[in-house]
Order: sequence, then C-alpha cells, then structure tokens
Amino acid sequence: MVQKIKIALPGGKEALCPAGLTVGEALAGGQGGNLASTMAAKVNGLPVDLSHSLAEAAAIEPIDVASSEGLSILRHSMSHVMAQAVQETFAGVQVAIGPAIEDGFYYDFEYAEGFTPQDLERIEARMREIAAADCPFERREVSREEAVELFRSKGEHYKVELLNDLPADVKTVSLYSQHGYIDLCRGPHVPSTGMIKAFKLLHVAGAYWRGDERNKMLQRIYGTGFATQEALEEHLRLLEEAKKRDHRRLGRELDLFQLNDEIGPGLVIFHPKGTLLRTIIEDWEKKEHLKRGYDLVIGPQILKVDLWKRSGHFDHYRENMYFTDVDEQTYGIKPMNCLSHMLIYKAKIRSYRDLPLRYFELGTVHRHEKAGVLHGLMRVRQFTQDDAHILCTPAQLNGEIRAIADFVGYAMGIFGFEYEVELSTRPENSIGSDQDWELATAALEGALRDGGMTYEVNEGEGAFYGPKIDFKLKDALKRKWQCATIQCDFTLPERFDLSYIGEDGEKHRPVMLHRVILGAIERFMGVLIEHYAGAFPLWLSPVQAAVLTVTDNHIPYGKEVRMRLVEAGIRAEGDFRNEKLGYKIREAQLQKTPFMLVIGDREVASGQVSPRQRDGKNLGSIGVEAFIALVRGQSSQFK
RNA sequence: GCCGAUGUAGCUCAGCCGGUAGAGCAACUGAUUCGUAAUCAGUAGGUCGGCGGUUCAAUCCCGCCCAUCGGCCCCA
Repeated sequence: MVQKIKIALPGGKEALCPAGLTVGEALAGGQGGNLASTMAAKVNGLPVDLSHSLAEAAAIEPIDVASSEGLSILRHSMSHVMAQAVQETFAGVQVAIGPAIEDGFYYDFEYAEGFTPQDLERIEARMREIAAADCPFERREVSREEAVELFRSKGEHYKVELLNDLPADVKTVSLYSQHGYIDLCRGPHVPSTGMIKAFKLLHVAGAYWRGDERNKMLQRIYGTGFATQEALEEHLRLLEEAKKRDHRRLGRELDLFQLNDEIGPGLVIFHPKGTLLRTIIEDWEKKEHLKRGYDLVIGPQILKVDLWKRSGHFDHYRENMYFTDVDEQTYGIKPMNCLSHMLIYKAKIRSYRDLPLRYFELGTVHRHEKAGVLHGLMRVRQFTQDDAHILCTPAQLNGEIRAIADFVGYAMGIFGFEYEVELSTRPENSIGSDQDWELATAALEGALRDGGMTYEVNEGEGAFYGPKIDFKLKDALKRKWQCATIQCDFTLPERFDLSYIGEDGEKHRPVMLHRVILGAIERFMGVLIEHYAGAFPLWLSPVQAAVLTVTDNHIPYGKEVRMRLVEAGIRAEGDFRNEKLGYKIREAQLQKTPFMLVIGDREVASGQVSPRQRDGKNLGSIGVEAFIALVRGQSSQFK
C-alpha cells in the first residue's frame, strides 16, 4: 500500500498524494493541469525539477516563466541545449560553464578555431532540431568520483577541474541529460527541450577561464531567450532602440564631441555644444560644493616621481601612469588628484578646529587604460573628475560619509538617475595595515547602515589604498558604470605624515576620504546623453531655443528676437536659411532643441513669437518677454 | 593587454569570380519666398584605414600595423 503524504499547494490548498508522486504531477492535480508556463518548482523553498519525486510531506509552489527565476531556468536550459548543439556540430570542443545572465545566457567553450557568425547560424539550427525533438531533461545524482571519471573519459577537463574544486564535504553531484547529452549541473531545468522555443544567439566573444587573465581564453557564445517569440522580438527591438540612444552616435548627431584616431584613442575633443553642456554641469557642481562647505582648489598636471613613490602610486599604479622627463627629472602625469590636496593640507599646522577640510577640484587626470577597454566617453585615457578629498578626525568620519552619500542622492535626483550601491573591500595588491583596513571598511559600512541604504558587497574590489562605496548607473545597453565613489583612506595621511593639533594639545593623524559625485565628467556626460536620449532638460540643453524664419522677409525681426534672447541669457540660435519651415522644424527637432520659435508675418506684425515645444505642442503667440520668463522659470530650478 | 568581427565620400551603406568605385542624405551653386518633421535642379566630393607582399593588374587574395565594435580582464 502506497503511503500518502500531505502536500501544501499555492493558495493555501492542501492535497493528500501518494508518496513518490512528482512535483509536476502534484501541481497539475492541484491547478487544473496547465503547466505550460511552469519551468520548475520550489519544494519547501528549494528549487527542483518538476520531475522531482516527493517522498514526504512538503510545501510546493510552481516557478512560472513569468518570474525572473523561471526565465533564468529556461535560459539556463537553453544554454545546455546550445552546448549540445555546439559539441555535435564541431569536433574538438570542450565545455566550461554556461549560466543564465540578466538578459539571456552564455556558454564558454574551448575551441581552437573559434566560432564565426556563420557558425552561430548552424548552432542555432541544430538547437531548433533538439528543441523540436521535445526530449526530457533528466536529473541523475552520482558520486563525485563517478562524475570525475565520466568527464575525464569524455576529455572534459574543465568539468573535471570544477568537480575537483568543489568543497570536500560535497559527496554527490547532479548530472543533467537531454537528448543523449550529459552535463554537470546543479539544476533545476525545464521538463523538456520542447519548452525552448524563442531564442537567438547574439555574438561570440573571448572570455578567460574563471575570469582570470592568467588563464586560457575561451570562446563565449552569448544568446538570449524568452518564453514566447513575441517577447524575444520585443527584446531585440528594444536592443535596436537602445542603439539609437548610444552616446557615441548621439555625440556625433548632436555635434557634442568627437573621438579621433589622429589625436589618439581614448582622447575626447569637445565641440562647442558639448563644451557648453559640460560647462553647465561644472558650474552647477562648483556652486553645489561651495554650498556644502568645500573649498575649490587646483593642482598641477605633473608632479615629481618621488611624490608618487611616497604615495604608493609608483609601486601600485605605475602601469596605469604616464611619465615625462623635464630637465633630467622624471615627473608623473597625475592619474589622481590627491597629492596636491595633501600638500595643501600640509602647508600649515592644522587644528582640530579646522577640520573637516574639504578640497574640491575639477581635476583632469590621465590613465593608461588598456586599449581594449576604451569605450566612447565612458572609458577614456584623459578625463576630469569632480574630485574632493576630505580630511577629518576619525570621529567625524561617519557624518562626512553620510553627507557625501546624501550629496550623491541629491545629485542623482537632479538628473533623474536610479543607481545601485556597492561596498568594495580590500584587494590583493594593497597598502596599509590590517587594522586600518578594518576601521575604514567599518566606517563605510556603518555610514551605509546608518543611512539605511541597501548595498551589495564586492569582496576584494577596493582601491589599493582603501575600501570604497561605489554608486553605479546603467547605460542604454544596461551596462553598469561607476560614477560616484567614496573611498576611505588611513594610509596616505600616514605616508605624508599629516597631523592636526587636538583639543589635548597633542598631534593626531587625520583620516582622508577620496570621493567623486558624478565621477568622471566625460563618463557622466555619456550616461546622461543616453539617459535623456539627447533630449536634455532645458537647463542643460546647449541650445535652448531655435529661431526659425518662414521667409527671407522675416530675417530682420528673427535676428532681433534672437539677440533679445541671447542678451537675456538664453542659449538661442537662428536658422535663417532659405529653406521651408517644415525643413527647419524637422532639423531642430532632430537636434532635440527644447523650443522652436517660428517667425512669420503674424509675429513680425504683432512683435511676438510662436514657440513650438520639442514634444510637438504649440504655445500660440506670446510676447518675447513672456517667452524669456517662461524659459527662465523652467530652467531656474537648478541654477 | 586578450578573443572575435569590422574599416569604401562628412553620415548611412551598395560594389558579383581581382580589370583603379556608386546611391541616398549632408555640403556647394542656382531657382523657389514657402506657417509647424525633408521644394526642385545642378555641381563638387574618395591614395577604398596604413604599410608591405602575390599578380600583367589589388577596394577585392596574403602578412604586419592602426583604429573601431562586441565581450573578457581592469576601471571614474
């Protein structure tokens, strides 16, 4: 007689089922049999396959493809099918790892020849055959020795290495097979390859085994997949849309900047409009810093190499630095702004009453970034940081960190950004004592907690001189870019022997915070361009209004209007060319100009202007002064 | 730096099997004087990324270099 067990189903329902029933069967009985969108299930909170059989009483809930977890399982199964397709299509391929990722999945392969875009089509075709065969994914548990033997016999040395590196207490591992293909995997997987319908392989890229550049480079194939063909097509359409707001494209179309081979890679030339945009941001920042008790300072571009040796940069950052010889003396071109600020502090004896001291510099730095990482404005070799160094007492640290975090929050609010916060801890190649690192890390973490912020921890990702809090923004293609950062540093004050006289009349060592709010102005502008898709809010728009004349007869009045706007401090251009109005409007629209002022007979006669907003809305005829007031009103918010 | 792809006019892109290149838009000239997303016609514009090689002949085939794109590592 089969034992009955009690199963708790979603929605508070319960069922008495025979032991040995599978999760899928239990769910099918409980919810009327429609499991088409169920990828797997959770039994007592742990994800399992639908084929998992229930031995004892349990609470089960389905994992639907509509959930991010369900979609990940589907994509993970797609990566297995891709691995099978690759190995069946090409000889001599070894598999490494193949997880689901944010927008799809990948699998890493060792394949000496490498894959071509044409190969992807062949792989995709084979995947469709495997999917059409509608074969079940079958889970099997074996001893780890058995698994090692299996993969060794198949020549899969990456899988063997993964197995050997499992913790010693892991005695058994799970294998999944579909359509006669076996892979080492924790699971769960979808019930059958038939569920894999809507997918597309996107591109091939190199990737180091285990993400370590000392290891062999593998071939990674990226793909994406969804529950339905419609969702897949929608995703591909969004990718196309995202490309249209790529800052590199908009930078050219809106005439903001250029990157030019003749100058050199990673070096930006700002055109007039880009420079205007940048200047507006920088002016805003200076004001905001002065409001918050910062002092503006400026340091030199090159500093003697001895100073870089003293700071530790020469030992730990040399490969990223440029050097130049002047009068037989070697100078380092600054990759960071801290040294000058240290020397400003040291210029006289400091009292505890002076602290905290906050030195702010729009500091231009040069870093020798590896050629392969350069990317538009996001990753360049010369950039300007909105950098500050705060020197304070240990007791002031928490408050200063929180004030910076607030500043970041305020700034991100102004520009309308969502962001993620990460805490990065001590890396391998670092300077300073264990105790200082602990203190610094605790200070950052404490401030995050006190501020009630949610954050992730990145072990070993800190700067060489201290741990940091990073604030990350996403670009149009969902790549994350670090902008604001707060770094806590006990080491540099030590190395430069900074001190202040305390209440007790004794010398004490101050603590230093390195921090940026927008990060690098270049990168921030890149993210900003994509964020607004080039349609900047009025206060940031390099051109706020374009005066458009209908015919040549209207040019004198058009020029007059433009002059009045310019004199009122509005960034206005005139389009007095011999073109039809529709043409001029189209052009101003493509330039994302906030206001277009149409000047025709009516306006000349009435002495007014007819503003058209870039959203297509017409404001009717209004006086020039009224328009000036309107622009001032709408852009005064932040100025 | 590593893996892969790409590089033709200012921009977007054609160019077959090797026989020194085209389109649209932009620019310029002229006509048109026009009311809310492209007026018409004409003209000009290219060492086919660079350097070598193979060939009677290279945008095309081969090698090296440079740059860009997508990733990896790294990073503001």
